[in-house]
Amino acid sequence: MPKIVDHEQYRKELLGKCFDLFAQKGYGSITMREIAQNLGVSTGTLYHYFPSKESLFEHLVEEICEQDLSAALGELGGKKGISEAMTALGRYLEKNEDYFIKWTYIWVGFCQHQDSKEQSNNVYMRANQRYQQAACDFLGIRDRELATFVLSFIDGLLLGKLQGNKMINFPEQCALLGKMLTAYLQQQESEQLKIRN
Amino acid sequence: MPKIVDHEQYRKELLGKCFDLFAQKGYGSITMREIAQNLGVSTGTLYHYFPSKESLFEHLVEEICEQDLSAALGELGGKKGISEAMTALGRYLEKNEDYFIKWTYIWVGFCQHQDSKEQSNNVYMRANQRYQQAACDFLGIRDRELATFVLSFIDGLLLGKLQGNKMINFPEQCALLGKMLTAYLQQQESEQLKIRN
Amino acid sequence: MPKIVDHEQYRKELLGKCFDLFAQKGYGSITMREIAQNLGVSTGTLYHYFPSKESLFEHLVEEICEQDLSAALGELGGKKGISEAMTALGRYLEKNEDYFIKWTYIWVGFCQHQDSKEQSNNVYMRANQRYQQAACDFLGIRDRELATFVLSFIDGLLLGKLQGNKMINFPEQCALLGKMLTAYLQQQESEQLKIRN
Amino acid sequence: MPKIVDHEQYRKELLGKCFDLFAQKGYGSITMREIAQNLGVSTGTLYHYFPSKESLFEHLVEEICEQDLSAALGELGGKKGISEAMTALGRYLEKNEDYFIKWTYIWVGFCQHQDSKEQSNNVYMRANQRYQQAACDFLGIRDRELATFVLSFIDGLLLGKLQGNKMINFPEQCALLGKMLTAYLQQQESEQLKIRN
DNA sequence: AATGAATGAGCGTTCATTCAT
DNA sequence: TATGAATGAACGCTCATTCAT
Repeated sequence: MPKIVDHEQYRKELLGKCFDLFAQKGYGSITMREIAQNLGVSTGTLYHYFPSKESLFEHLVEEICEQDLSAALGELGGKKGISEAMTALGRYLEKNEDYFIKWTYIWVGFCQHQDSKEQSNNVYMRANQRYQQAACDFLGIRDRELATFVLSFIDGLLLGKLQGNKMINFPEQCALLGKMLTAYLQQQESEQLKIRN
Repeated sequence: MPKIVDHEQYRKELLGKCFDLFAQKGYGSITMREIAQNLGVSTGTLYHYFPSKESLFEHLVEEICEQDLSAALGELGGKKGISEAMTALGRYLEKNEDYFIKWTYIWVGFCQHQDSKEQSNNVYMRANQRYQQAACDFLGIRDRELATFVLSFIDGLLLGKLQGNKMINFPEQCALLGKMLTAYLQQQESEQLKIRN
Repeated sequence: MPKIVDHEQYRKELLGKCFDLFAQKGYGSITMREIAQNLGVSTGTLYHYFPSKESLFEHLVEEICEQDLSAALGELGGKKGISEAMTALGRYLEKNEDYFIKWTYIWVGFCQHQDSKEQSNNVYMRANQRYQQAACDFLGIRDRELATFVLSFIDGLLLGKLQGNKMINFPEQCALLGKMLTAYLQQQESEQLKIRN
Repeated sequence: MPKIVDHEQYRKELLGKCFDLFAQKGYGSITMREIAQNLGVSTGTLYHYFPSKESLFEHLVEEICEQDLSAALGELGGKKGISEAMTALGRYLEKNEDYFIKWTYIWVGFCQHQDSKEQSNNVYMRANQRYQQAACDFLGIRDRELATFVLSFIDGLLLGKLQGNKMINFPEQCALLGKMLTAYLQQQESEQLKIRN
């Protein structure tokens, strides 16, 4: 069934091009006409591939949820120590700042949209768990709480940047996180040694 | 003699009641009719107090920008150590979770809206600086970078909660932050001692 | 009953100030707020003196219908020959061009307004008759048809000016009318003489 | 393939049907809903063909500006003497009285509308010149002033009719104009002869 | 008498969506 | 499959009008 493959692939292509638009304007402020125009298709075509604006938006979020992580892991995977990992993370965030900020816009818009439908969507549940696992792997830790801490901090940096806070410097802040993690883990270790002795 | 109304005060009253609406739906998805209905006034009245939807939104953001910090400082001020401060912060966040999540929605929506107008708004510049100062005071530190770190982390926690991440536990995470800060600061101190000797 | 006198007089004062507004914007495009603002009163006051926008407009037309002619007659009355009369008329039109154009705007707007209510208003019937009588007196003629001719021509000049036709020159055109009238009347006379003889 | 529609032609069709509406109510008093309803389309469709009410109005004026003169010339052209021409003109005006009155309403409304935008529109400049040329051709004269005279008079007749002046009789008045023109031209001629001798 | 806050129907316009082609 | 003309409900906003003061 080659036709379905084409159909599916074209959908993904369209979704990819939507990303910026939804990020810049938000679900409620963008129009199907604008989207169609930017994608270079007619509104009819848009509706041929997606039954509604809402559906389009939801597909967009799902699509980028799936892509996002694998790209990051590919680039960041295989670091040895926390310090090295944090340096890499800082650079990575800095390089992809624009993308992540857009990502955050879409993400928040999506949550708002889901909330207003009073649907407990598990799209982000699943995404969050994958992120947490990835964080554990990346840092070589097993403490879920700590992974949550790190992820929250990164989210916070992105939120800050999104808000135009120019004082945030990704490498700097990641380095700081690295130092704090190291200091904290060392302390934990030495405390555990004391207890055992 | 017209009906006696304190124009300014009534404006603020209306703004206060708008908060939830903008948080739940977002700027682009809420309508002036909905707002008017929820405030118990006519659309005409709404436009009597605000020249446009945009203006209403902007006034809302400014209004709550001014309020929320003073409230937080009032409740959190006067803590002695980092550990104690973090316990208080954790409780405070937990208690006001709803409010802060809404705040975050509005904040992000506002940034998106301002970005799309390509206006570098200094409302959040100012707000950010005030937050940073407050963070320094609260933690008894002087390092701006560290203050940014803490604020970002808190933002990140809120963003996580907003996204429905139920693994985030404010007191727990704040306690963790407290420990990390303490460990980090102790290490810094001992390193400085070494250097001096 | 001095109060009623005041009331009536204030009404007329307000009406006088409305003239320009209705002329410039037209009945359908001007708002009661604008009018009130321009008159320096509140909308409430406006409604205290006139029960509705429509009524205000109708009173305005009636009011200026009554004024108009007496002013003109005062200034133009007592000319001897057609030629002299036409020179005076040309100057008079030129001097009051603005006023007459506004007058025409209001007049046309009023007719349109009345037509759409399908009311055969006799306000302008009466006015027209007065104009015709005045024209006869002014020119020293008795022929109603000829008076209609002259009045129509003047109306046409005003309409032309209103349309921005800068080729229209009131004194010139009036002089031309004078010559034509003279030529015509002379011919008529000589023809009548022939017939009698 | 979309529905096959000749965009330009359909626009003109819609414009043609608008004529009466704008004439009867005036620009400021007619609504887009009314127009759409009368044209038998939806408001959306109206806006598909015209970007705004203002644009619709302006296109209407331009459209009928182009049409009406050619129609008149077609029917009136090729008359020999002034007297004959005037008889034809009188009949023509009488026959198309309704149309011309509506035309006048629209014309005046358009001028008012343009004035209020403080734009010196050259639509009527051009139209006026064409009318003048047509008048010269029609009457076999070269004197521009005289052409202006005739056109103004016709405008005035229309204005009079528009105002409900039932005393105006087009053929009668045109005949009168014919006589006056003839008398005037004869006199001019004889005067010139005298001067030469 | 005079004010201007309040109303809600209605304005010009836009929107997501449909459907004939 | 793809188009864009068509729809009409709903948008942001304005209006004539009312009425408590």
